Amino acid sequence: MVRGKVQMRRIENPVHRRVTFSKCQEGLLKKARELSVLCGADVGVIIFSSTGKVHELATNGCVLQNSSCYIVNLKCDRTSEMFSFTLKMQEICKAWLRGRTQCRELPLCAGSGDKYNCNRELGFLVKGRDMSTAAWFKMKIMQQEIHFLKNKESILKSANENLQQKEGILKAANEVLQQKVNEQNEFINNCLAFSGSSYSMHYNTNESCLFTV
Amino acid sequence: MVRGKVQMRRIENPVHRRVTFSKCQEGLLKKARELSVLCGADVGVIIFSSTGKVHELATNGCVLQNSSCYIVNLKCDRTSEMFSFTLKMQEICKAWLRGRTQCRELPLCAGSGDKYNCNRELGFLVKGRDMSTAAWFKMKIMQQEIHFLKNKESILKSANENLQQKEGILKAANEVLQQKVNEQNEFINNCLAFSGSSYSMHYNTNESCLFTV
DNA sequence: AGCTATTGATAAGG
DNA sequence: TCCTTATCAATAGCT
Repeated sequence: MVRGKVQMRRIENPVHRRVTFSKCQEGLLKKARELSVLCGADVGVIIFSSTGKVHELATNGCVLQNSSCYIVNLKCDRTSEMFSFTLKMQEICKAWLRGRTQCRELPLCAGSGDKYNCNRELGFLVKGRDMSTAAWFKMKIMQQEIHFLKNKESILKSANENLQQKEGILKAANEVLQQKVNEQNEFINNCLAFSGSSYSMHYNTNESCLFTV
Repeated sequence: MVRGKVQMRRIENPVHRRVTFSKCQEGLLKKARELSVLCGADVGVIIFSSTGKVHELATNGCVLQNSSCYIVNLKCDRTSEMFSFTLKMQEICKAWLRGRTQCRELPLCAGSGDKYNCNRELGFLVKGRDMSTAAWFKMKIMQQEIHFLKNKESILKSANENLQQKEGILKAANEVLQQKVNEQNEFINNCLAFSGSSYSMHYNTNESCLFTV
């Protein structure tokens, strides 16, 4: 940003880019440390260089391994099923939080909505002093959801099996009935032939009731 | 950092501190964006202010969704279902890694086992140079699994509906057939009564074939 | 929130 | 990779 104002776009020259990367990275981390010290904030920075290297700064241990966290709005706006699930999760998580960290409610930060859609989708919202906690939390919820879905799956499977069994029974019943109808038709035909078709009642023997599904 | 070189230590005046926080935060995020754009790096910044608010910047989605990582042993020791799922995930993840970062195997870190039990439980293992990546990765896998299970659920549900429909049709068919059997029985009885029971063929009209399930 | 004097950061070159 | 320096960027203190 000196000696000829730099354009805010990707530097194409690889050497130049690498140099700039080093400098800017240092600068960024310095700023982060500055902010942290001056204002008593915890700052975490993760940099993934275009060569695949990872650089990390956390002013309070490792960004992802700090422990205290703030949590908000373990609320639910889904179906009753999801609701009971979420309630259970609430208990679990709150208990966990009680044992390990401060827990207080915070208002939602405006603007950060989109970022947390994934959380909201599960009906809760987690804010962490550190991402590890938030990540842990999210994982716990996801594990619960997986467990929940697996349960659902087995219930549906057994329901399915039940229904298939029913289907078999009904089909068999149908065949038996159809056979009986055929027998009766035959009998009636014989009977009518025997009595010399003097009977006024007409009976259509070709009618079938065996539905195929 | 101007008009009287600032001391690199916590600003005690809360008002002053808050103002400085805002300014420095902005600066930090700007630098992060700059680094990202100029050098093609993914940068994530998380700032937890002393008042508990969380501010986050990620140049590529959310910090937990940034990309480069080191990955090992995407192996599976579960059921065939889980196996195919995992294989698919492997493909996805490897493709993803190929496109964006170096990928190499690392030996297991001793001691960090407990934290990653959940990974092992899913039949794979991820080790990152940074925890965020491992967490991100795990989440991705879990998200995939949830997606997969939800798909399964909807398939099973529609299968169920199908079966229930079938059941309804078969039941209706059964009733129609049963009715027909009854009608025919009545007809046969009348016929037999009319012809003076001279007929040697016996027909049991009480037999029923309507199964209830 | 806006302004500006002043220090900080860094691109280019060595 | 490290140093220098000219230049631009960031921001402390003030309003």
